[in-house]
Amino acid sequence: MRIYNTLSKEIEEFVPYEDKKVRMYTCGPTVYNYAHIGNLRTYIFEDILQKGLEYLGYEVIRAMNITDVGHLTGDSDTGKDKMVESSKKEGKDVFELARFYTEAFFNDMKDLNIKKPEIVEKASDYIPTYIKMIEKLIDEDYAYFSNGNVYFDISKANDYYKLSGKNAEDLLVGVRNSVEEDKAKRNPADFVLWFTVSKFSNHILKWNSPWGVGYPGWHIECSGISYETLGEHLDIHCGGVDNIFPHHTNEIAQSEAFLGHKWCNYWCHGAHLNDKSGKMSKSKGEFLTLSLLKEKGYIPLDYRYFCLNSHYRNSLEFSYSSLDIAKNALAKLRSKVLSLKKEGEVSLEKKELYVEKFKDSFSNDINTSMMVTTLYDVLKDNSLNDITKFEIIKDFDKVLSLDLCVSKEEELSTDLKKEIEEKILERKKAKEEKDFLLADKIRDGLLEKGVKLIDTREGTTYELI
RNA sequence: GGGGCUUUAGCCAAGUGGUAAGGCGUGGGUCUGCAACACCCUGAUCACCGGUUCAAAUCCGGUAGGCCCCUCCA
Repeated sequence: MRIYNTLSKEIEEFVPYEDKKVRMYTCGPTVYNYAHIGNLRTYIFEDILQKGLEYLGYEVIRAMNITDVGHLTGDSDTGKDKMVESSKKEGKDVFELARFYTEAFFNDMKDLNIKKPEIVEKASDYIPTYIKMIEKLIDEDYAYFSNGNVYFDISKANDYYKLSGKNAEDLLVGVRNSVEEDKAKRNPADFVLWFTVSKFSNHILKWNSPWGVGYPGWHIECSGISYETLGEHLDIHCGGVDNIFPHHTNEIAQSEAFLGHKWCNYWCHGAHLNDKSGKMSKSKGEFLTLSLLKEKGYIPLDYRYFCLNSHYRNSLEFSYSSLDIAKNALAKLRSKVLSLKKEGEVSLEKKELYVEKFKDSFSNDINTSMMVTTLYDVLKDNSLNDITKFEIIKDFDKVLSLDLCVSKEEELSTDLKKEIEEKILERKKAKEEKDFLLADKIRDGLLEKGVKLIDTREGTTYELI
C-alpha cells in the first residue's frame, strides 16, 4: 500500500505502528448546520481509505470527533461561536441543535454508504482531557498563561511548520490584515489552548478550569480525543486540505509536545469540491446538500460514484451535468451487474487475477478511478462466466459501496411482484393481438409507478427506477 | 507578498520515460410493432515554447490559463 503523505510531500509505503492494525483519526463535522456535498467528499475518501485497508487485510479503528463547541466564526475574526449563533437564530438549545445536526450528518453518511467510524466522540465530552493536556503543556513550558488565556508557544515546538511547508517570515508578511493582533502572545503565530477572555462575550458554553471559567481552543479537541481513544501513536490522520494549516499543524505541535515523541506518521488530505467559481462553502452560493440532490431526483450513491471517478488529491468541479453523467453511468452499471446470471461455478483463479488488479489500484495512492475501471474490465471479460463476474464485483463493492449487487426488486412485496407479472402477461397478450395501444398503455401505467419494462429476446423483465 | 496544486477528446477522467485506460455523450449499425434496454462500430499527436534522452503526456526550465492555502472552512 502506497499513499501520499502530506508530511513528506511524497508517496510513501504505508507501514503502521502495529503490524496489520491501523489507527486512523478523521476530523469530523462542526454540527451547526447541514454538511454540504463538498464536506461529504472528504468523508467518502476516508471511507474508501478505511475499507480499502480492510480489504487488504488490515484491522482499522477509526475515530472521529463531533465538534459541538468552541469554533469561532466570521470572516473577519469578529464572529461568535458558530453553535451559539446558529442556535439563537433557530431558537434551539445549543445541545439540542448539535444533536439535530449530528443526526442529519449521520443520515448523510448512511445514505452515502459511509461506514460509521468505530469511535465517535463529542468535543464537549472531553473537557477534562483538554485541561489535563494543557496543564502538562504549561508544566513543561510549552504553553503559557497570559492575560487570561493559555497559549501554545510555537517556538518551543519541534519544527512547527513541517506539515504546512510554510515559514514564519512568509506568514507574517501576508497575514490577513483583518486579524486583530493579540498583544498577549509571545509569538504572533501562537495559538490559544484555553480561553477565559476573548472578543466573544455571551459565550454560552463554558467550563471551569484552573485558569478560570472558559472554553477550549479550536485545535485541542482533536488532539485530546485522538489521545484518549486511540492512544499515543496514530497511523493515519485525515481531513480536508484546508486543515493542513493551521489546524493539523497545531495538532502536531501540541500532541507531540504533550506526548514527548512523534505522534502520527501519515497525514492524508482530501482536495476540495469546487463549483465553477471556485471553492464551495456554506456561506457562498447555492448551499448544496445531499438532501437537495435527493430532491432533484438523484440518489446519494450517484454522488458517491461521481466522487469515485476522480482522484482524492485533485480538486473536482461539481456541476449538475457531471452528476447526470454519473447517475446515468451508475444506473447502467447496476443493471448490468444485476442481469448477470447466478448459475454455475465461480472461477477462483480468474477472480484472484482481478482482485490483485483491484488491490493494486487501491494501493497506488487510492486510485479509485482505476478501481472502477477494473470493475468494467471484469464485466467485459468474455472468458469469465456470469457468476464469477458477479462474485468479483460483489467483492469489489465491499470497498466501493455502490450497492451494485443489491436488487431493489428483491425488496418488493410478493403481492406487488405478482401484480407486475400479471400486467406483463396482459401486455404480452395485447402485443400478440397487435393491440399496441393497450400494450403501450400498460407500459406507461407501470412506468408511472416506477416500474420500467425491458423487452429482451428472452421475454420482458422489469426494473425499478 | 509567500506557499502549493492543476492544464489530457464534446464533457468527466486515468496514465508512476517506451509511441494515449475507463465512463458519459455524439454519429452509424443490429435488435424491436414502436420506444427504451442491450450489443457492435465510431474519436486526441496530451495548454504553449525550449531542453535532457535512442525514446517524454510523463523528467528539467520558461510562458500562459485555472484553482487552493496563508489562523471560519472538508
